[in-house]
Amino acid sequence: MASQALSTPGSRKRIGRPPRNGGADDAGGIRDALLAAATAEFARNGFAGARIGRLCKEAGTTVRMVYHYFGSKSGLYIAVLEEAMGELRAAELKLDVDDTTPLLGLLRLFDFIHDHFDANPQLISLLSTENLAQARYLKQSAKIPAMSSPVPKLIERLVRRGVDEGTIRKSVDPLRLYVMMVALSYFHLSNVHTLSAIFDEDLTRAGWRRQQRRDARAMVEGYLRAD
Amino acid sequence: MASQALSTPGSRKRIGRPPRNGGADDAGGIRDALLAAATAEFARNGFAGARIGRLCKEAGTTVRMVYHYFGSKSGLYIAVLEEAMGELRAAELKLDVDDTTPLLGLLRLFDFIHDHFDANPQLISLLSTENLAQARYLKQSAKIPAMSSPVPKLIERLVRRGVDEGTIRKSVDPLRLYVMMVALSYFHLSNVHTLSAIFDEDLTRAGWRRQQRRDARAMVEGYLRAD
Amino acid sequence: MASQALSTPGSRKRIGRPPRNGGADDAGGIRDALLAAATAEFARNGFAGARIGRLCKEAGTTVRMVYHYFGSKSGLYIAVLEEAMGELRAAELKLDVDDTTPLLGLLRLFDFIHDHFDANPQLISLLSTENLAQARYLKQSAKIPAMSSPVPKLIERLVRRGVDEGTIRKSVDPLRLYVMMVALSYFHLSNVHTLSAIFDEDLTRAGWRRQQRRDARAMVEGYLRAD
Amino acid sequence: MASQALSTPGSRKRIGRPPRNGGADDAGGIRDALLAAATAEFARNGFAGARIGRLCKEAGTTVRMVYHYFGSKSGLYIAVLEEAMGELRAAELKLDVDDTTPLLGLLRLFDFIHDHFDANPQLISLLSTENLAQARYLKQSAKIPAMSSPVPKLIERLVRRGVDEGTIRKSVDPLRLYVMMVALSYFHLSNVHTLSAIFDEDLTRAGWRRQQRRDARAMVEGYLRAD
DNA sequence: AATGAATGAGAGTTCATTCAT
DNA sequence: CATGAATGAACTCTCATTCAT
Repeated sequence: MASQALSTPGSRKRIGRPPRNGGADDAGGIRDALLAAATAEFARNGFAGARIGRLCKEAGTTVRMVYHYFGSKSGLYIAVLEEAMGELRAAELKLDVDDTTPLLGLLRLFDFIHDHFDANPQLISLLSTENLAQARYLKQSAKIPAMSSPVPKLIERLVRRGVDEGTIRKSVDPLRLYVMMVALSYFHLSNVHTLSAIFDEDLTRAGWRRQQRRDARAMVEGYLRAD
Repeated sequence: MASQALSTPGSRKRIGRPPRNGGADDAGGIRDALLAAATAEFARNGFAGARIGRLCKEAGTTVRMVYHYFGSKSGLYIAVLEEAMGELRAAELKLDVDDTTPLLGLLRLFDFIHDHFDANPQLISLLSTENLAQARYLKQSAKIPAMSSPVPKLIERLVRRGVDEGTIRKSVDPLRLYVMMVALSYFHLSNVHTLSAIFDEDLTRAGWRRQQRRDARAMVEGYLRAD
Repeated sequence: MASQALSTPGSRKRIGRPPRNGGADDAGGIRDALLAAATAEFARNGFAGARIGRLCKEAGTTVRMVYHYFGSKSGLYIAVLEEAMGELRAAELKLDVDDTTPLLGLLRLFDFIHDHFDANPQLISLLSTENLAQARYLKQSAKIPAMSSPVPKLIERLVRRGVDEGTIRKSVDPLRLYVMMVALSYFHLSNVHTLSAIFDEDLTRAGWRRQQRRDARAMVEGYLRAD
Repeated sequence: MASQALSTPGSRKRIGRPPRNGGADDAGGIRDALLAAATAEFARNGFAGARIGRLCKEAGTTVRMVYHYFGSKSGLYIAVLEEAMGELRAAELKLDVDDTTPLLGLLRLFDFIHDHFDANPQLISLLSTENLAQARYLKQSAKIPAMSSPVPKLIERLVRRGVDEGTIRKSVDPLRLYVMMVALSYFHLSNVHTLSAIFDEDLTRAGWRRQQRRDARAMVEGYLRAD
């Protein structure tokens, strides 16, 4: 029922000829073009600041199509959120950290997280927007709760192995470690504009980001290592 | 406030017509009431989502007063931002970390940062909002750039002392350390709603926050300590 | 209905795919289901207020079918009107008032009219709707003008007999009498909602309606009787 | 509270200079111009069929003003209803029927009712519209329930006097008589379009209406007179 | 310093309908 | 006979803002 409310007409099996429209992809992808433009628009302006008209112009379609495919502005926004989260989860599912030492495995996890957020600034904006909205929309999604991150479980396994070996410190809580890893991968990007403005230094520079990564990684490593 | 200081304490003499409700106290308090209500409104809804009408009702004034005192929605928003940042800076200025060891001093800095964000959720929302807007409004403020945090300088001094003593690791960049300290004090709060929803665990609980603080502090300490 | 007459009674053999719900029975019943749902929808909401989508959901079909069978919203509405008027005319055609005295015959006519409107509230709503539209749609119908009521002619015959006998008052105009009879059978139903609300008395009650009928009948009788 | 919800901003005391606008009256009557145009628009098209844009063009203002003065389409509609009903009640309040015989008094009441509806076709359309909506809007008005017709009470007094004198028939129910009087004054007008179309005779003609009035009056008189 | 009235511009949404098979 | 996809046109309503005192 919930899933029906959230599925959008025409989301599956795209049949028939492609629309003549030039903005949208040739592969019949009005829906896809809308989703891509909406991702950018919501990431750039938040939910309330996003303009359906603007994003439709960008997608090369009409406003009407948003209602055809997604039912409402919130419906479109939720679809955007689901897609962004889906990509993260899909990438996480490919992680394999059992072929190495616990410490290296945990650091590989950190590297993955750090790289993913670094490569996906829109995901960061979307998540920040959603938190400003107190997760109102995420809670309406049937899909997202069903795809919580596998990473805490991965962490748990590695930590157990490491503790048994004596290489990892005791009493590491998997979820809290995950949250700290994300914090060190996310905050300097999510808040880059105020930080850069206030400290009069451009934190978007590749050099700054590379050094931040090295420092953050060192911090995680120092925390994990058994003394 | 200024006008209150001039009136006899406790006199409660009303100048002009009495306010319609409890929002705006005393004459001249309209501006303050507006600022307080706006802080809550912008924090809760972001810039585009905030409604001038709503915040005025909350403040017990009319919309017209916003234009009278602040000129525009952005003007009001910038005033809110300046006030919130001003409070943080004022508190930072009171910090004294020269009476202890470098390590303890740095940890005291971390504690301060962590406590301040923990106690000021609206500041977090405001900063996130401002980053979503790419610091557009902050850049329009004349005051904020003039009050960049003294903390990196404090860090720098402590680190230098610690490195000289041999108690603090070498090559700690003050700004990057500051950013990491804030990350570990901010992210679990700024993103608490999505995190709680996705992992089905209430991260707003006092217990969770206490443990997060302990872990984050340990992480910072591990990083700083010279091996 | 026609198709059902051809199938073996009770065979329930389905032609084509089974309907999705209980709205449209049997193959070919789509048109009928649509007509029934549309009658209710137009009666309840007027022409402009009626929603094609809503009535299709009720009928268990898709919006597209309305265009398939009726061409347009107006086409469907006209069909509804024709059906409702057709039923009234068909019933009127069965009337036989020649086997009694003129006065009793005229009162039997009144009883028929009163009962028919009492039993067909949707007809009342439809006629009121149509008058609000200044009979715009009725005038587009080819059928309705061809089926004007036989009742005025019946009245005329009875009145003539009655006047000749000396039992019915002179100078009774058949059409005007018909209109008054309908007025006394229609208005208390067509305006029941405002009347009930304004006079704070429930005029939909069976008791009220029974007494109204008795009074109205007495009024008609008093009018007709030669002094 | 209810009355506050229904009162509209600026409805009272019109101060300040008249707007430059040419369509609306000079007396600062944007609100009045809107009300007049809305009366015509709602009468002609019903609630759902009425177009705010159309009525504003007619009133020489912008759509925005409807929301300024009336808050919503329903708010405007309710104001229209209140005004139309108010006029009827105001006229009824001026009735004096105590200076004549009961029968003549009752017939004077009928004449008044008949004349009022004859002179106010928009009131008829508005009431029919409201009944189609099942009195949904009338029930939201605080004013209308407070101004139920004084006529039934007038009828009651006259009937009592007439019965005492022996000139009026016994057991006449005041409300039912009132409803029948209105029926005979209303139906031939409310349903004039379908009637004219179906019977191919123009019932809007002055002659037809005059004769209808005479017949209806005779019917009421025949009903009232004690045999 | 303080205010009530008026407003331009554009937002999201819904409607009946047609295209193409 | 039956249908899913696509759509143009308009709708009601809300927003921040300015006028005039």
